[in-house]
Amino acid sequence: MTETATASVVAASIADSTAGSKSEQAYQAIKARIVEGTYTPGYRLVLAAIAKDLGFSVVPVREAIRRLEAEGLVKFERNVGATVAGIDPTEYLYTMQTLSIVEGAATALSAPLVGEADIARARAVNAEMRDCLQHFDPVRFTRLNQDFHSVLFEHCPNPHILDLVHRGWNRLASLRSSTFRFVPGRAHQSVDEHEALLRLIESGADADTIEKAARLHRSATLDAYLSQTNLKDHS
Amino acid sequence: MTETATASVVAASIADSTAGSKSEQAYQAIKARIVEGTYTPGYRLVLAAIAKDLGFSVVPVREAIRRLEAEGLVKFERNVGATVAGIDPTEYLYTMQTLSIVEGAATALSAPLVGEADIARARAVNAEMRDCLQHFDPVRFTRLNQDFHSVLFEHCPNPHILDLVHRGWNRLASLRSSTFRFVPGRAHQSVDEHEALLRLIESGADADTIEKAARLHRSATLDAYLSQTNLKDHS
DNA sequence: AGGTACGAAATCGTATACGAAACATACTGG
DNA sequence: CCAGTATGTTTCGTATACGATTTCGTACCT
Repeated sequence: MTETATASVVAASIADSTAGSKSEQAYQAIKARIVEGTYTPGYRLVLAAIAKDLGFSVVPVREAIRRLEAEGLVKFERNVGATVAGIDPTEYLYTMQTLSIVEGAATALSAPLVGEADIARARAVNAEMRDCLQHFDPVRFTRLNQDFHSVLFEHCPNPHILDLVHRGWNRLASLRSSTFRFVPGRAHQSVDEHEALLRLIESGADADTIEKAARLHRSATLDAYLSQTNLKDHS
Repeated sequence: MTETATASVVAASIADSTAGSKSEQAYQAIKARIVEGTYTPGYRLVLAAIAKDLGFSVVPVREAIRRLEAEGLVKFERNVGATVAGIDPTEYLYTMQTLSIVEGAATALSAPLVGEADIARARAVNAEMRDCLQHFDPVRFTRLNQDFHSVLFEHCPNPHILDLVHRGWNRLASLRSSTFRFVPGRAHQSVDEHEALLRLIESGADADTIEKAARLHRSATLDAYLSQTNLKDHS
């Protein structure tokens, strides 16, 4: 297979992996670049350009983009092209609200299956987050935040819901930095709520209580963001 | 544009509409056939065959199938092909559970925006459903059921959530007939719950109450199905 | 000078073509 | 008679090619 010499290094390194079809490879590559921030929101995704860069033809790239569109990571307009889905404040609001609901549900469903080891791991992550509050690094903090919540919802027995949660997180990841960059004050409170959430799960609280707590935890972040940006247009 | 003469009548009639790209047309056509039941679960979707039948090449068909895959209507296996996603009892369970959550949320968010006219319309539909209980027709009943709930959640201001609800309904539509075919006893109770739900919304009940009611309404159907089919494997 | 119409370039959409993988079948060797 | 391998057919995966559509720049008219 004579890979085009112009294929970028990063693309090649991804393509080399055992990933099957080129569609899949393209999907992974583009997604990575969006999440990582190489392709910033609003960036115009030109099929031919990406294809040349990745070293294969446009057909797999098209499919990859369609998949990303379905996930909401890119916006697609017929006969015009695809752009990286920006995080329109409104979109952000919608995504956070949706995530609050599905993540809340996933966490509640997951709770009975969360063992002591998981709790311990989550607590360790939360401790790191607390440390992180000193010399505050929003990006790192957000990363830890995802780790923390992952522990809590990954045991969710319903794969559909779990998938929805992952999609939500992915969309938020497009926000290169993090919510906490905009509302640093929220970070401190967030850590405390994490501990409270852990206690709830440990004590075997009923599903409804856990769900509400998890949902509120996220809504609070959203509200903090909203009051910060003076968005009157509240759904 | 020389359309192949062998294109099936139904495909042509759909294609004639103002629908834009062939991708889109293919998507609509295939989806229609799945929902309508022409392609039953497990049916093997051969790209070339569908392409020939619809009158255009395989490329748009591929894209359409990928989209349907993202929506969960078809299952896809690399180098093997696509099949209509059956409704594995387990899958059914997952879908219903997910729908109970997102539809509950959508209904609650929608409630404040539901006007008297909407309520009246919903009530009319529910009356039809009650009639329908006499000479019971599961398919018709399910149709009305969707109409009823549509009125209640279509005003949901969050398009993401609304989209999730639609996807859920679509998946359930793959069930050619209806849940109520399996648990006809549930139909009667369902109508009563609908009226209760309407009263709640009319009285301006708080979001949480409405959400719980809507969610429970669906969970109850799921539970009825489960106890019917003796599925011990309860998530 | 401003706006509109025309045309060229860029980019997308789809068809056709060929190579690769998976599955079914028949054949050969034990 | 059975097992394992070889071969053929089906179907998918991707590349290339060309037509269609949009967009942008430029020239012309008012």
